[in-house]
Amino acid sequence: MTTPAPMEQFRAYLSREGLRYTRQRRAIVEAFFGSGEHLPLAEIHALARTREPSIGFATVYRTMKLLVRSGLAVEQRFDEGQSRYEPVTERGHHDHLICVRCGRIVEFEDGVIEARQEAIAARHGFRMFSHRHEIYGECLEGCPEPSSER
Amino acid sequence: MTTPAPMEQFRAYLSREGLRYTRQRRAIVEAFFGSGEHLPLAEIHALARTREPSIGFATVYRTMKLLVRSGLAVEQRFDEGQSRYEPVTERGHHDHLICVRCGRIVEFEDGVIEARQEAIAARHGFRMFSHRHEIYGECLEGCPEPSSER
DNA sequence: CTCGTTGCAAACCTTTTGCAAGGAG
DNA sequence: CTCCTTGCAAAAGGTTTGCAACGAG
Repeated sequence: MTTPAPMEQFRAYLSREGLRYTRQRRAIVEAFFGSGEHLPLAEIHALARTREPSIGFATVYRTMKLLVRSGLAVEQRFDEGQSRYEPVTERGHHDHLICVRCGRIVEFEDGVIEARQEAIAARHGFRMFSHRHEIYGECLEGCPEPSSER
Repeated sequence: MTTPAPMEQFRAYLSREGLRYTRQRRAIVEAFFGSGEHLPLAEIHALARTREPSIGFATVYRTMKLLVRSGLAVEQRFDEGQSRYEPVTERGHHDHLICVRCGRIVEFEDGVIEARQEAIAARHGFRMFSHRHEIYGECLEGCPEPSSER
């Protein structure tokens, strides 16, 4: 259940930049787009290794940076040590609700909040570039105990 | 221009917990409450050293953790490597607007956003514990070039 | 063939921890 | 006196970088 489109975009980005489409990059990008979202780098590494066992984590870091630069992924830094990466889809921008117990991550989007942010920035003489908005709590219904996702 | 009240609260917290009020803790806490807000730990360390030159950074980390546990400070982790600490005042909760050019940090508070967050959490079956909301942009009027605060 | 890429290990940075010496109560 | 605290240095994470060997085009 791989998603073909982003792969093509990545190949296009690479050749446009004079960069190479290597076995490793293919393995990493396929693993990334073929799996769940909000993946920590370590998990992307593990997934990519099932395709190309010799991949080192430095290569994963480097490739994820390329994906971010190409606009196909965004880096997330929640309240934990590691970075997570999320594919950029046609859905566009959204923020996150995070269960501090089981680690579940739910996306949300709210036009009213977005609009007020702009107003707040303007009122303080700022031009807004981006924002991050995370709501931490616990999911009440069927919150499984702490998962490996955390 | 030191603020006396939080110092007393900290002493009370320490004795309540059977902990000790040492020269180092006094220097750190005075430096912290007597200065600007949103201080990175390295800066608190430098300030405390002007009073007690032998203070090591491990002591600053340990003391700031006590301040957070006692409810007198909150730890902030913006999009940078280090943590910053902010005194908890009677003003209560607020979020931040951050200039990515000069590092200026402005606080804001918006009841509408707060209310919508609660609604969003509830709609997704979450009980909200906390949130973080940062708006990144650039301040238009008199934005000094990159400061050491960054 | 060229020159970008990889894997490894070392370097980095911030934060944490172990421990013997120091000091508050 | 007791036991909490300190300073130092080492350990811990997570991320980045230098470099010789590798390999895509």
